[in-house]
Amino acid sequence: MVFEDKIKKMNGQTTIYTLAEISGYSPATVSRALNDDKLISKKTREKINELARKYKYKKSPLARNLSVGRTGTIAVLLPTISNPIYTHLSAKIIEYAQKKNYTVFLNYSELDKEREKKILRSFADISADGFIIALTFSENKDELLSLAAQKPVIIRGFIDDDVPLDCVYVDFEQGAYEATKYLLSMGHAKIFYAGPLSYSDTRHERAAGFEKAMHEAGLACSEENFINTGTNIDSAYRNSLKFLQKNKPGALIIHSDYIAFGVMRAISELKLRIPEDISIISFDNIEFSNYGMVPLTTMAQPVDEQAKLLINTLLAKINNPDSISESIKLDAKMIIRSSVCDRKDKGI
Amino acid sequence: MVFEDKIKKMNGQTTIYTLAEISGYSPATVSRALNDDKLISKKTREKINELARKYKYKKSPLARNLSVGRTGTIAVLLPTISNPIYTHLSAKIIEYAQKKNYTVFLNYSELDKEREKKILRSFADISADGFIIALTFSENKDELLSLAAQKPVIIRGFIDDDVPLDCVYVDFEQGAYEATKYLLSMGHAKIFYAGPLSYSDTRHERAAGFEKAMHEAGLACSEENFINTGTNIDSAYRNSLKFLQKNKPGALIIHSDYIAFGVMRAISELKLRIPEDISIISFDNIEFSNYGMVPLTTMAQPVDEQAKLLINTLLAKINNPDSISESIKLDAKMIIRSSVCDRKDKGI
DNA sequence: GTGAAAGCGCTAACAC
DNA sequence: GTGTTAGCGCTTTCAC
Repeated sequence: MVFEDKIKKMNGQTTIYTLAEISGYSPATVSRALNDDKLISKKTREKINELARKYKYKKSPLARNLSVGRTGTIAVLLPTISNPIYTHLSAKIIEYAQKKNYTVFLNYSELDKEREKKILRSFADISADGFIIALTFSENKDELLSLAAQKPVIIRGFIDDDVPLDCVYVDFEQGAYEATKYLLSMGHAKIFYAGPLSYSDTRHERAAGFEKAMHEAGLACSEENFINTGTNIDSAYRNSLKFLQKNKPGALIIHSDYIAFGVMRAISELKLRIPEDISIISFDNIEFSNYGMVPLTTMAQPVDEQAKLLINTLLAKINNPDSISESIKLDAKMIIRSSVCDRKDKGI
Repeated sequence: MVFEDKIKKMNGQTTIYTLAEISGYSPATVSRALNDDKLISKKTREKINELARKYKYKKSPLARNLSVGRTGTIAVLLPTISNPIYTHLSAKIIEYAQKKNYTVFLNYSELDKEREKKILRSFADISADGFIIALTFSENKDELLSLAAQKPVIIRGFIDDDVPLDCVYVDFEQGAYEATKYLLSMGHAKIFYAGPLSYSDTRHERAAGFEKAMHEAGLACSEENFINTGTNIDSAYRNSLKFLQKNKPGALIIHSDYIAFGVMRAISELKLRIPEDISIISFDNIEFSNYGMVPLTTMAQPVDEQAKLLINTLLAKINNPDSISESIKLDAKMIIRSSVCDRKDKGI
C-alpha cells in the first residue's frame, strides 16, 4: 500500500503519515526530522517538529522496534527480592543499563523451582535484546540453555564448567575459606556453618570453602557442623534457635548478612552475647549489616563491579553474538566490624 | 508484497512464511496453529508445531506487539530500592502482574529530582501498556500529567486533589496521628518526629499527623520537635546522633522502619536503652523490623493489598481508558512489639 | 536534502 | 478449517 493510501486510513492517531500529509514532506523525511537526522535541513526539521507538537504526535516504539529489530531492553532473573543484596544488585544493574540507554525487566524466582522454570520459559517469548540470569536451581539448566540458544545471555554466578556461557561470579568458596581461616586465626575452633542447605545444588560453594579450611586445620567437620537456616530471616531465626538450645558453637560462619539477622535474634533470645559468647561472620555487606544488634564482620561482595561487568559483557554479546564466552571471577573482601572476638588468649 | 514474494526473501530466520512454504499451509494457518487457535484441526496443528521445532522457529514478539498494538508490559516508578518497603512492594507488583500475564519494568528515582524527571520522560518512549507511578517530587507533576495524557497511569500515593488520576494510597497522616496518640496514651509527652524533611513536599503527611495529635493534646510542637534524618540509614544515624547528644526525647515517631535502623544505632551508641530511655514507633513493618536491636512497634502498610489494587486498577484502565478516575485509600495498622514502653506510672 | 518503496513478522477481518 | 489480503507505523536503502 502506497503512501497516499496510508493517509486515507489514518484514523485518529497522528503518525508520520499524518505529519507527512500536512507538512507536504514524505514520511521518510518526517521520520528523519523526528530522529534528528543530520541530513535534514534545519528549517525542515523545525517545521516538522512544530507540527508534531501541534498535532500531538506520539512515536510508536512498537513500530520502531520491529523495524530496527531491537527494543533496547534487557531482562534479569535473580533469586529473591527479600535479600537486600539482590535489590542492591538490581539497582546497580538498572543504573548501568540506563547509562547505556537500556531499560530492564526485573524478575525473581523467590527460590521456587517451578517459578524459576516458568520465568525462564517466558523469557523466550519476551522482546528483550538480552538476558542476565542468576540460576538458583541447576535442574533448570535445560531451560537456561534453550534460552541462551536464542538470545544473548550472561550468567551471574557459577554453574558448571560444561555450561558454555559467559558468566560473572564471586568466588564464595574462596571467601568462605578465608572467613573460616580468619575465625581460626582468632582462636576459634568450635565453628559451625549456618545457611540454607537443602534446596539447591548451585549454592553450596560457601559450605565447601568452610569445610576445606576446617579440614586443613585438622578439625572435625561433619554434618553436625551445619545448621540449615532455610531461606529467609524468619526460618533462620526459628531453626537456629532450635539448634542453639542444644549446641554451643564458639563461632558461626553464616551464608549471608540477611540470614545473619535471623540468627542474631535467636542468639540474643538465648541471652548470649555477640561476639563474647558467639562470634559470627557472614557474607555480602548489605546496607543493614552495620545497623543490626551488632555491626557485622562480613565478606563483602563487589556489587557495583558485578553490575557493571554484567551489563558490559551482555552489551558486548548483543553487539557481537558470536564472541567467545568467558568467565569473570571476582573476590569477596573481608570487612571487619564487631561480630568476631579474639579468643586467642582466653582458651576456646 | 504477497506471500510468495515474502518467502523468497526469507534469509536464515525461520518465520511463519518459511513454515507456510514447507508445510503447504498459508501463513495465517501457521499463525493460528502456533497460537493454539481452536478452529485449527488437531492434525494441522501438530504437523505445524512439529515443523516449527524442526526448523527452530522462534516467534517474534516484536512483530506480534506491533500487530496487536500491545506488549503485555507495565512500567513502574518507585522512590528508592534501598528501603525494603519498596522492594517488597516491587515484588508484590511483579507477582500480581505475572498472574495477569504482564511483565514489569522497574525503575527507581533514588530520590533524585532530575532522575525522576528523566525516567518520567523516558516512559513516554517506552512500549509499556500502562504505568504505576509513585511520585516523589511534586515538581515533576507536569511530566507525570503529560505521560498520563498518553497512556494509562495509576498513582501510588497521594498527590493533589486537582490531579485527576487514579490513585491508591495509604493514609499516613491518619497513621501518624494514631501512632502519636498511642505514644501519648502510654504516658509520653516529650515526643519528637524523625524523618527526611527537606527534600520534597509530597512526603510530609506523617509529620502533619504527628503535629495534629500534639496540638490536640495541648502540647507544644515547634520546629525543634523535628529531626531531619535525611533519606538513608547512614544519614539517619549521623543526624540523629548529633541531635540526641543535645536533646533527650522520651519518644520518637520515625518516618520508616528503614530510617529507624539508623536512629536505633545512634541511640545505642549513646548508651540509651530502647524503650526504657527512649520509645520509638515507626512505619511500614518491613521484614527486618522484627530483627533489629529491638523489635519495632510500627504502623504497617498493607503491601499486598496495594500491589493488588494497583495492578487491578491499572489493567481496568488499560482495558477501558475512559473510565472515570478514583482514589482508593488504605489504612496503616499498628503492630505492637517492644520499642514503646509504658510511662504512665513513672512520670515523664 | 528529499522522496519512493520495500520490509520488519505477525494478526485478523472476511471470504470460501 | 483454511486462504487472501490488508494492515500495524516505523526505518532504510536507493534513487534523484
